[in-house]
Amino acid sequence: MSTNDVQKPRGKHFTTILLAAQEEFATHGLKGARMQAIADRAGLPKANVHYYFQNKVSLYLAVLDNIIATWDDYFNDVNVDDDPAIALDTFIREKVRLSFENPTASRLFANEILDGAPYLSDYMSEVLRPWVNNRAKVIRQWMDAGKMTDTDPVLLIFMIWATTQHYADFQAQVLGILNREEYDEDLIKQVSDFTSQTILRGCGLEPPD
Amino acid sequence: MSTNDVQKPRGKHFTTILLAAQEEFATHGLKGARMQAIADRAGLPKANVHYYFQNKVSLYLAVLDNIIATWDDYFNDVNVDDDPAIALDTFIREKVRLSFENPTASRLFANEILDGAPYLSDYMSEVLRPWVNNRAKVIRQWMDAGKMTDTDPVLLIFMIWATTQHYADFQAQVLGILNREEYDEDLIKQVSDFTSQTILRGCGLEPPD
DNA sequence: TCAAATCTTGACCATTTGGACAGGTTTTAT
DNA sequence: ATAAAACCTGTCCAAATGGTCAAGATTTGA
Repeated sequence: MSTNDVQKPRGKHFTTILLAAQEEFATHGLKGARMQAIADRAGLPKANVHYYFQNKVSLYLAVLDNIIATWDDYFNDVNVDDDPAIALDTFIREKVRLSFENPTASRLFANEILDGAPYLSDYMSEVLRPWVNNRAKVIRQWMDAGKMTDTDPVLLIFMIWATTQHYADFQAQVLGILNREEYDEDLIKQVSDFTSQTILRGCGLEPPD
Repeated sequence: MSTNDVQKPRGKHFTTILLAAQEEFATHGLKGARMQAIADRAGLPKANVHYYFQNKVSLYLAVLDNIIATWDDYFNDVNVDDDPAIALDTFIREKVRLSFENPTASRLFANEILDGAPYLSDYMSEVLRPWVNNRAKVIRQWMDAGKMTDTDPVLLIFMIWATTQHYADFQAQVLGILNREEYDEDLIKQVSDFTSQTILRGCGLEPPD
């Protein structure tokens, strides 16, 4: 995270460019992205992009910041007193929906991490790691209370991330194998049900509903 | 006589270059990869790389081919008469091990798919889709025989892929969150056990051992 | 109203990058 | 041994790419 420096007043095209850049970076990564391609997506001359963002890296950082700022997990507010089955079910369904409806954000992160996460190391150690450890503690308490099977809570979080984000990051593969053109509500429901039920059962929980 | 023959005899550095290219492409994707960087990784002058591979795309295709040729799943040979618990357990553990020990291949695919899989559409419809449908049929038979919970076999395969490949593709994130420098045997065992047990239980199977 | 501030853009530049190629060296087959 | 085939590489080049800039257009505020 850690944005750069001087904030320019957000002009009319600021958001347009951010979104265009997000798509381009999500598809091709930092090095593979082309400023011209971003400008094209935004429908603006390249020089205009450079008016708002000095260079490629600062635009990339702005996109990362923007995504992180938008990130808001339901699972943040969960604590020991909640019912683990309902909490995890809700968490998983929220993640699945996010993957299907806003895959670019997930893909951008995937690209950055494949690259070794050079621009996210601060974010990971200062935000993500504490978040995971904190949430793992709650899950641990559920386990200690005998409410669910005793396993590794961190690996459980990884599993939920991996399984749900798969539908964003690997959309091309999923659609290819299912022989479909695009995602639909029906598939979201199927995936949500399957993922929630399988993981909950795997944790010794009775899926709600 | 410039060489545009399709097949070249494999010289001394052929494999070296392939592996170097695999790493570079796995990290940065097709567009982000640099021929010079590949040459550097291989410890050869760039012109030598171009002796073996006419251009970037053909090198990329060679790398993809090479990986696909190496791909050999245990799960290929499984059929209805096998014990689903043992079969899935073995499959998952094999996938986890592959992710930890040969993450580059997985990352290369991840990059390609994030890109929309432009060079893998044939592979997906001609190889991967049939494979999945075929394997799904076996799982379906297990379910029909009452040996495991009745769910969607294709989504189950997706879940196994996602969960296991996560440790290859998102290595930087996993290590960052676990606050470690590198993977070790211990973690492989932990992840294998957790993943196998949780998924098997999620399918209504009793984990072996 | 009108000047300052903000925004837009075509033209341009320096560097990077993919790739060509000629000429050299080593290996192979006879 | 010798010629052909295979291999290696320094050097060069055209295109692509990130980025600059100055001049013009538009908006804003007093």
